[in-house]
Amino acid sequence: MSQPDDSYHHGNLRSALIGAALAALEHEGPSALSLRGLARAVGVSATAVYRHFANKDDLVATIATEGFEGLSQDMHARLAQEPDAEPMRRLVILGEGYVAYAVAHPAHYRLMFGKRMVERAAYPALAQAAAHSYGILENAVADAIASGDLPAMPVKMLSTLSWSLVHGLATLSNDGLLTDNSLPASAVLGKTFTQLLADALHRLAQPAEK
Amino acid sequence: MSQPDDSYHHGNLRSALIGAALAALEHEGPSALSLRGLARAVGVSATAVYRHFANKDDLVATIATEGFEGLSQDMHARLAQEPDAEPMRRLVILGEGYVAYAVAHPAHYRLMFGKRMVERAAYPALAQAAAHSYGILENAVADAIASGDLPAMPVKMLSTLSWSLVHGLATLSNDGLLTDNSLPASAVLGKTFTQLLADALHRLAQPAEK
DNA sequence: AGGCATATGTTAACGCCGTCAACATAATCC
DNA sequence: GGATTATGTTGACGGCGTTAACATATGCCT
Repeated sequence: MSQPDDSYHHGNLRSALIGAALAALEHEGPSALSLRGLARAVGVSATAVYRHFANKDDLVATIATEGFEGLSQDMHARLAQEPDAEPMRRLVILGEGYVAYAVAHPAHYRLMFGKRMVERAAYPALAQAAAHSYGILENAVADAIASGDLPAMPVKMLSTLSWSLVHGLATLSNDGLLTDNSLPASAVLGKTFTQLLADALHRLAQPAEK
Repeated sequence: MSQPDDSYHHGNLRSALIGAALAALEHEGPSALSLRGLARAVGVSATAVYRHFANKDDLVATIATEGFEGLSQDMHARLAQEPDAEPMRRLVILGEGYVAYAVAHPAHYRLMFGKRMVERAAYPALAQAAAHSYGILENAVADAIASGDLPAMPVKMLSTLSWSLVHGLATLSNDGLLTDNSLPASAVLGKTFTQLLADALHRLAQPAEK
């Protein structure tokens, strides 16, 4: 999309700023993100940022959008690795992948969910990227319902249930609240929980074959 | 605990500040919380705050601690309303109550989970209050495992699973990401999801009576 | 009661931040 | 080649968290 080569004044400032922001996010955390700091890191004056982003929210929204796009790509790639997977297997792949992505990019993930709906509505690209990521999950849930592997409940209901589980796990892990030594790594928990929920709901979908 | 009457200089500044902070949180959101703003709202000079809180993090930690204490009280109160509830019923009460509390105090809830583990470790009262809230859940899960209503898995595992689900739901709801019109209110979702997970796990705990 | 230590609050100042206005310079287009 | 546009700079404003130095009230000790 954006050509990453430098050609004019000071190089491609826009992508340089995004890169610096991502680096700062992973190293310092989201609260340490400042436009002035980014400009300093890139070796440019503070107000130069405003030639490429309307304001700080715009920058944050851009980075969050990229986060959702990366998440979607990651999900598609994981699904593509098992092209013949059954609906329930695909659900487990998605849940495991979601948590893995979140814990691999904790600050980025936090940024993706750190803003309110109102702000999201002000950035259509962000809203669309988030909706696309969610759509991947919803499709998989719909397939699993259609195949009878999940209970015959509203798609949105079961999708939201699944999303809540993996999002909650990802958030708790990234916030450092799952430090108990008896617990496995969060990426493993992502797989375990997803598989467990899938099994449990699958059992619930069977007609109580007594 | 803290006597709310005024007696000396300017009244009980500490609790006045906490009150103003809670009001600002609900009305303006967590990002609008500023020490100078609080001081202004209470009618005191900016630096007076530092006679009662070491810094902004200290204020935030105090408020977060109160949030966890309120959550624990709420949970206990709900449980006390059905003293004879079975283990699984108590789990559902807790899950429903957790989400209800979170959506009733969105900004406060966000503050409770907005800080990192490192900061949490620096505020023992906060860590303890959070641990106590979690302990209520863990006890209920342990009882349900002991009674055979939940699968015989590690307590921490199933507790974390349950926590992830309700925390994820609460977070998504508070961040305005569950706006689909076909979905019921988040408080209702809290009950539905908790009940569904309980039923599914309960079924999984039964020895596949074919 | 008097006096002193302590608790509480104030003013002034520092450096950081996001953002705007005005100005400068490079790239591009007719 | 000159005008238009894109990009970057300097300077300034108000707001923020925080510190230092100073002021005043409270309450304890003898």
